[in-house]
Amino acid sequence: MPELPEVETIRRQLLPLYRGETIRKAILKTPRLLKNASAKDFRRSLPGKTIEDFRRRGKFLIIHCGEVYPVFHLGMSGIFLKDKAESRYPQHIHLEMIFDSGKQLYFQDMRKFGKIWLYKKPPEFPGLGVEPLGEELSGERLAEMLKGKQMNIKQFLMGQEIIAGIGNIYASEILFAAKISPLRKTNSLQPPEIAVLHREIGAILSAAVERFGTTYSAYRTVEGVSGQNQNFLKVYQRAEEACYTCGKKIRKIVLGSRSTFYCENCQR
DNA sequence: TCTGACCTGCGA
DNA sequence: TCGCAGGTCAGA
Repeated sequence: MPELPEVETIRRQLLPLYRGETIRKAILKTPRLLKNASAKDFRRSLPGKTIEDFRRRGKFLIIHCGEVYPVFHLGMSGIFLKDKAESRYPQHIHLEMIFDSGKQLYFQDMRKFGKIWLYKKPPEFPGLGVEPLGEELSGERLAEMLKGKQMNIKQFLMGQEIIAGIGNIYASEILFAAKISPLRKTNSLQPPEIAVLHREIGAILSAAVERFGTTYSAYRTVEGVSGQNQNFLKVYQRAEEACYTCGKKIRKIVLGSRSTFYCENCQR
């Protein structure tokens, strides 16, 4: 599932539900998802801690609770659910958190590509690129970053060490909106194209956040419902269908071993 | 830079 | 039965 809009949706939903909640028990059912601590450490560190905040950095979700900071990467199929009854794959629930109030929180990940870390201070994510929403990524900054690279623009957008949070769906959608072919090299983009690209990165991601993300299979919000953004996609998963702008067929190619969708006529 | 590996479920 | 899927990482 989870690119920036899905992780941000989850963060926004968890915040009002769990801020101020004190953890009674944290049951880690699949210890190998935990990357930098022992299961024992995890089990012992969390009880008694009160959740203060949920933050996001790129595709990472960080829980602030006292001096402990569990960090989650949701991989391809990780989701959080507040109600076990909403789980379609209860056998793939890897973490259960039970709170003093009786509330519960479940981390489910069918494909087990998700990862969990446990930090004793706020994690810093060295090597992670700029946040695409907000002030950090200005048009000038984007132009500078593009100039210094020689790669396909789609792979540039998906590089987490360059811009943090864009994945395969939104890279295709952003490039369609900006009318730029995914095959273009970064250093071939002209200033007007860069300005449009900058605008569309913000517009596409923000709109997807407003629509609670894109659901194709596993992704659900914390409430267990699908996102809405799949109803607004222009090219992703629309191979051989007519482009909404020009009517020509949407093409599917493989780029960096990932499916890539675009309109040859509209995107140059 | 590219490929395969990590996993499981689903649809053709 | 096979290929594919929203992500990342190691190794060639």
